[in-house]
Amino acid sequence: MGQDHHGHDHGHDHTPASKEERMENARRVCQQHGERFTPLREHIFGLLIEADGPIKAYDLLDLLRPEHGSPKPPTVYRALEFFTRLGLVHRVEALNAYITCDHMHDGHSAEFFICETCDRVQERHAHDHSECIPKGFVIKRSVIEHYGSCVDCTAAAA
Amino acid sequence: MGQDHHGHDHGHDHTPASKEERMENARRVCQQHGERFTPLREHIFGLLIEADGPIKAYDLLDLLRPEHGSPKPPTVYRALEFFTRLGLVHRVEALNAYITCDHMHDGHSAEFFICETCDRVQERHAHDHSECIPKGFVIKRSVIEHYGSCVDCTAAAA
DNA sequence: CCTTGTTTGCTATAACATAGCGTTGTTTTG
DNA sequence: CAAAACAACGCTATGTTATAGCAAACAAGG
Ligand SMILES: [Zn+2]
Ligand SMILES: [Zn+2]
Ligand SMILES: [Zn+2]
Ligand SMILES: [Zn+2]
Repeated sequence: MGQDHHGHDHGHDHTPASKEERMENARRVCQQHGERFTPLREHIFGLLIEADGPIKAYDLLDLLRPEHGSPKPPTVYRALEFFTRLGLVHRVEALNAYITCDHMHDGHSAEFFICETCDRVQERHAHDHSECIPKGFVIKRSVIEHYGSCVDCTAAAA
Repeated sequence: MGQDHHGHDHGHDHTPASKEERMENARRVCQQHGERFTPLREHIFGLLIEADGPIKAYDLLDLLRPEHGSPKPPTVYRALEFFTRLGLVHRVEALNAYITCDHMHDGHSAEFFICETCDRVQERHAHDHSECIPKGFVIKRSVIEHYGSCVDCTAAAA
C-alpha cells in the first residue's frame, strides 16, 4: 500500500493531518533540527495552517497585523524562509505563494496539482524523473507544479 | 531515434537552431497565428535570442534602451506576454526570467534543467506525468524546472 | 476615406522581496 | 553567575518584478 506503479510512495494514501497534528509536527521538526519554535513562528505557522492552502506573504502579513501590532515584510519573510529551510513550508513558484507541507520528503521534491477554479492544492512526492535527466546532470531541487481543474470542478463544469 | 524509454520524443536529439533560424521560426509562427511580427517585437525577440539563456525582464529593458530611447516596463512585458502566448518564449518561474523556445510542444509542457553554476539551461518536452495524476485532475499547463549542476560543472567541481 | 481594432508610449502604482542595523533575548562557556 | 556569542526580532529603507489605464500612432478592411 502506498506504492504506485513506479514502486515508491507518491502519497496517494496520504491522510491530511488535523491542524493540531500539523502544529505538533512542526514543533517536533524544529526540535529535531535544534531550532526554536518561537511564539512568532508558532503564530505564523498557525496562520499558514488556517489558510489551508497557498497564501501570499503580504496576506499573511495582514492576518498577522491585528494581534501583532504592525509587522513589516521582513517579519513574515524571515519566518517563511525558516519554515522553507526546514521543509515545513513550500513556495508555490507560479503563484508567489506559500503552503504548509505534511510530507516527509526525505530528498524527494514536492509535486503540486493546483486547481485554478477552486484554488485547492494537492501535494505529492515528485514523480521520479531519473530516467529522463540529461546525461550527467545532478538535480539539487525540482519545481513541479501542475495547473488545471480538479475532479470536482471538472465535473461541475460539465 | 529521438525516442526515449517512455516511447515519445523528449528532444534528446534536438539540434539547437541558429539565431537566424530561430528568428525565422518566430516570424513564421506569428504569421501562422495571424499575428504581427512588428519591428519592436523583432528587436526584443532578437535580444532574447542573443541572451542565449534565461534573461530578466528589466535586463531586457536595459538592452532595449540604447537603440530604443527610454522604453518602459510595459513595453517589454507586453512583448513577453505576446511571445509566451504564442509559445515562442517560456517564463522560468523560479528565476523570474524568460527564455526562447525552439520546440514544437503541441500540447506538451516544457521541462527545464537549469545549472546553477554556469546558468545554462536545457529544455525538453515534459516527461509524461499522466500515470501519477490525481484521479480526475485535468492538467492545463505544468511548470517543471530542475535545478542543479550540469555535467560539465559537476566534472569541474570534482 | 472612414471605421475598427491593434500596437505602442507613457504615467503611475501595485505586488513581491531583501539589505542592513540596532535591540532584545537565549544559549554557551569560563 | 557573568561574560561572550549567537539567534531572533523590529524597523527603516530600498530593490525587484509586474500591471492598470489612457491617449496617440498605426494597420487592416470596407
Ligand atoms: Zn512537501
Ligand atoms: Zn477545483
Ligand atoms: Zn519550449
Ligand atoms: Zn553548468
